[in-house]
Amino acid sequence: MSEPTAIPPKIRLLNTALALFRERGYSDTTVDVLCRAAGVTKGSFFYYFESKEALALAAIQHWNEVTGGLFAGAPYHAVADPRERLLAYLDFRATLVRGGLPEFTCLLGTLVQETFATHPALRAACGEGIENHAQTLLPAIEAARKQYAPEADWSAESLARHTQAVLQGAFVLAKAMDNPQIVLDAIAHLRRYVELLLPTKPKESET
Amino acid sequence: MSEPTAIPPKIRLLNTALALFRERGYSDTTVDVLCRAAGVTKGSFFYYFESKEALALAAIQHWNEVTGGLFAGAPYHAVADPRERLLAYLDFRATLVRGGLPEFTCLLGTLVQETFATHPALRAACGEGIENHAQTLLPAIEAARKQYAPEADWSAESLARHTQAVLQGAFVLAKAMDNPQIVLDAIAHLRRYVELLLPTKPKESET
DNA sequence: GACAACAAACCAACCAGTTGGTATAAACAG
DNA sequence: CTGTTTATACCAACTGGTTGGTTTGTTGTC
Repeated sequence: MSEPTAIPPKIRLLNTALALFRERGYSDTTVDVLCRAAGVTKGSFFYYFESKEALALAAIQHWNEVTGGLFAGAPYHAVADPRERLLAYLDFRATLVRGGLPEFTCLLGTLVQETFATHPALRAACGEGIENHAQTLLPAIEAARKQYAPEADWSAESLARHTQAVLQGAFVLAKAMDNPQIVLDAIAHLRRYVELLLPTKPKESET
Repeated sequence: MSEPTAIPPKIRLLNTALALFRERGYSDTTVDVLCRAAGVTKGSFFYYFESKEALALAAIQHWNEVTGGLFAGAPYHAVADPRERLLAYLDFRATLVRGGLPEFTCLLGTLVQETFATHPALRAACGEGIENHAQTLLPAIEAARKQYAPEADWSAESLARHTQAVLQGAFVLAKAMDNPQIVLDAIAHLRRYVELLLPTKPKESET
């Protein structure tokens, strides 16, 4: 008889926080609005989280788990050649560019700028999340570098970070111009850069 | 006798706003704090600006003027070859990376993420500022493309935007990791990309 | 003495966080 | 099986402090 509310309030708060933080940022997402959107009262909110900052921290971790799972299960891991795998990662990132801007941009990049000076704990959590994601690319980059550009004067770590910088910057510009296409353009430029960094063969050059 | 305060309060408010917005963002910079920091009372603030948002808009324009002047007077414009001029621009950007993070990161990129959904006028002003700056690179990029890569499958506009995306993204990551070096690394990668996009000559390859 | 330039005190709305509870059900005793 | 206790999950109403913005009045200068 009693229809069980499928999703428990704590998870609902976390998911709603993800959506609101991505769209409106940290400060402008008030606890009241968040509670209303999640269908939870303020009392419950502070039952589950000791402060707004604690919720944000939990939301960031939640985000890292969700996106971690998304990327871990993505098809690009199946590509054998490390260079192709890296390129496939970028193609996968391009496929994620769908819907409105707040739906595909990165929570961490959005929050970092706002919390940099005011909420060190949040800033650190965002930094860790981005760094961890960059690290997942390291094996492919290192292998590709060894295979295709062993004498290159760039480090695998710096390229891994650079990919994330390009994506984050593309999100910033896309929001500034209110134009998602900019993200696709940036990924295309990044893809070309990776191709040029890791030449397959000094065959004949095409026209 | 009366020592004239060299800088009029309106300009002082604008400059203080620039500093505070860059460090703490829009929401967290309260009008009271801003007034105290600028040595102005709240009454004066609302005598000069009709709202906080109007002040922010004026601050963005002020920023565009100041940085516009900085770049307009920069030495890279003297470089004759367009490819070298573009590279010199990137080198100039690297020289700006000094002091603490809020001192060299971009106001526009910081504000855009925060105001995207909540203050369309500010978002638009930020977008315009970034776009205008990107446009200043167009002549060099177009000329370099014509000279060094006439058949390239990328547009000058997209590359101009891409340079800004890389810089903005580098600022995001630098703040996330609390490490300015990331900006220099990103500029180095971008520089290499430009070099590869605009090959000087298919001479012999170095080891 | 007219008017621009400031200043202090004030305000309604809103903020994160607190309070003092209730509903439900499992745990346990007799 | 019943009555009591206890723990969990939840909530409406409230609070003290802060916010952007106003009002009213005081300067300084021509």
